[in-house]
Amino acid sequence: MRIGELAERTGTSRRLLRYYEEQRLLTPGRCGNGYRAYEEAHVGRVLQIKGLLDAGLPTRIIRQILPCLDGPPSIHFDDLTPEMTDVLEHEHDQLTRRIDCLTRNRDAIAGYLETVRGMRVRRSEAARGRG
Amino acid sequence: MRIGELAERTGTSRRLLRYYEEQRLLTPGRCGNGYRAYEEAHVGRVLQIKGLLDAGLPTRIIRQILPCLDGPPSIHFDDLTPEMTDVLEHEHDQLTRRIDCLTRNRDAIAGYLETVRGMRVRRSEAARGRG
DNA sequence: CTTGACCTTCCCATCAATGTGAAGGCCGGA
DNA sequence: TCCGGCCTTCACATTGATGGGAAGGTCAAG
Repeated sequence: MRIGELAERTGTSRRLLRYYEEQRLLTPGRCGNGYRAYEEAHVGRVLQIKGLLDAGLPTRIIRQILPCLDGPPSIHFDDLTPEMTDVLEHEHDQLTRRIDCLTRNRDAIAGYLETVRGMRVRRSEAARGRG
Repeated sequence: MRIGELAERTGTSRRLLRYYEEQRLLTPGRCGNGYRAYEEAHVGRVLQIKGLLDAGLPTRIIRQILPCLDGPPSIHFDDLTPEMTDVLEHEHDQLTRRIDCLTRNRDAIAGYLETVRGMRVRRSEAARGRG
């Protein structure tokens, strides 16, 4: 698949797909004429990258954690240094912290909305009572 | 408390505290001499802002959701338009999506690390068996 | 053979978050 | 009184994720 189709199927601009490649998040092959050649699997990969970027992770972190998500670790086991597992553990904890922060704030918003709805109901009940 | 102390206690640069104020995320008072005067409560507020920024929310969104996290909504009920609740619901869903994405990836990392540790153990067992 | 829709690289622009430094005011201690 | 450390505003620089255009190559259809 060429860049245009991947862009369409992932809702990403071609520009960004090239940027992700420059950041080594994506490594498409090349056709004889120089066009980038993407695999089916790249669709999911791009969506994953987008999700992580949207969640606030910088590309350099995404680059570090992406290889682990590819398949069974045995594939990547050989070049897995102790420093790498340290990085992964650190990122795991960071993610947990981020998740907690987002969850706290989401729940606060939920609680707020709920209270507001409660007030609405009571208000309209009061209005009915008066009317 | 002046800006230096708040910066120190929150691990934020003075520059950023002024930036947050410019973005209307923080509204310190002023001393007679023009110095910013922060309250104790601003410490938590800054940490919350930092957490949300770090989680990828832009200041304009944080500005919208911060008032809801301040206390009982009744205080802010009067200026709560329907558009505002729409924004909040939208942000709530966005946060949920973000949380799900981060959770999936964190769990994938956890699984990866676990598998790697399992392989380590089996390797060393094999080495003992041979030795 | 031309046209149009792709693709390539290169480069410049933008926006948000942040760093940094200049020029100057306040203030407490030697 | 002067100095050092804090504060002010203003302004320019940088970084990361994007958008956009220019100049040119590829290729299928008319």
